[in-house]
Amino acid sequence: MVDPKETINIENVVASTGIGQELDLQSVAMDLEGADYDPEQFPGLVYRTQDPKSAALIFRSGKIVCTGAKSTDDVHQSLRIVFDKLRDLNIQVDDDPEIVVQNIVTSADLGRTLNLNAIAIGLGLENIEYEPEQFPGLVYRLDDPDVVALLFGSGKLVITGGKEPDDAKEAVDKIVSRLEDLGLLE
Amino acid sequence: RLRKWQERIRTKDAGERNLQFALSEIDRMASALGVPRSVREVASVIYRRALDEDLIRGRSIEGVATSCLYAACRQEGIPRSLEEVSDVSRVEQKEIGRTYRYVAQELKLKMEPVDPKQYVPRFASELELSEEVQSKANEIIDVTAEQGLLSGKSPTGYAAAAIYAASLLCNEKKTQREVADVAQVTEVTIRNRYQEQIEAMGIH
DNA sequence: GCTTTAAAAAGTAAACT
DNA sequence: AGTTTACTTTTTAAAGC
Repeated sequence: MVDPKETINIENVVASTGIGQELDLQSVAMDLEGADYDPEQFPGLVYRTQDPKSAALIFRSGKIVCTGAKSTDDVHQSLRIVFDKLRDLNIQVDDDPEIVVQNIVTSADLGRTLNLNAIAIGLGLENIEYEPEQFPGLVYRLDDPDVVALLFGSGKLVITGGKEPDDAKEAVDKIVSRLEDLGLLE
Repeated sequence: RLRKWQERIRTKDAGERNLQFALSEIDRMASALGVPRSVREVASVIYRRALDEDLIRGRSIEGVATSCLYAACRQEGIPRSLEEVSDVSRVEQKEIGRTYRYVAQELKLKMEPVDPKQYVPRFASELELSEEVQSKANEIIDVTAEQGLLSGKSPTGYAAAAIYAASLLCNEKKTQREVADVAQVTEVTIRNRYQEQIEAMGIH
């Protein structure tokens, strides 16, 4: 039997940072190739990196959000590219801006199909949200680690809201043991 | 002090008017949906609880009222789909759905997932199908759900497929389009659920 | 509350071929 | 009927309405 923890895959990492300098997004949009900027629609300028693939939201304040990366390393690599692109435009960028990981989205596989109806009752209707008319996944919020799990009938799940990769491992462990205690796995 | 007193009266009046409006809306929508008076009573009780718990702040009165009616139908075992409820409300389906989830969570309503069988009598009678077809549909739902086929699937589509399958098995065939129309799902959904259910039943 | 960005899960739906 | 595209849910930061 495969340990569900070994099926964990990071699908998206969201991080925030700042260059320590205010920006004129209008001119950045003019000079930066591939930049999407529509202040009427959204105050941030969107810049996409190809390798690693990610999207950076650049704001007037100089703060930046990076999303879409598949690892924390990719986040740093993507932001390094963004920082260098801004420097190419003669914009002052701090030497080593602090990068804070805000959210990690992970997927995993329990290796067995799940009876979501039984799990909803077992975990307690007040502790979960399961509305298959609106969404096929059962929403399960954990306190420690502070993450949200989406459980599917296929046995696959999504863990989101974590700040570090280990949050997903802890969450999967707790979910597996709880389902085993309830006799709802296999 | 007179000003404070008047303000209190005004607030009280406004609150009374809002409550009256909400209850009359519940009544109007319940009539349009053709649900019994008991469901309106349950919906009214849920609405008053939501009001007491201050859940209406930042939300529309009609959105909460509609959500309470949706919840009440489910609690009374005669569910109406979000689409059916939104058809008689001026609130959009997505808003009803998220308001319902919020109210159910906050009031700890412990709502159980809808059993597809609860849609069978109404859908089958709209299609003028016999008691025999209904029993067969219920059997299909029970047997296939027991095998885990129901997880994540919408109850209306599941019920619709079972009714379609049962109508074939009992020689009272209805087309996928006819069943799809009363259940408000697409033929594609019926086709997909039907195939799974028939296979799980062992193709009778 | 909304707006935008990314990503997975699985179901449903609509537009085309 | 099959394919593609797109929307549902969750999370998270950013600035502004």
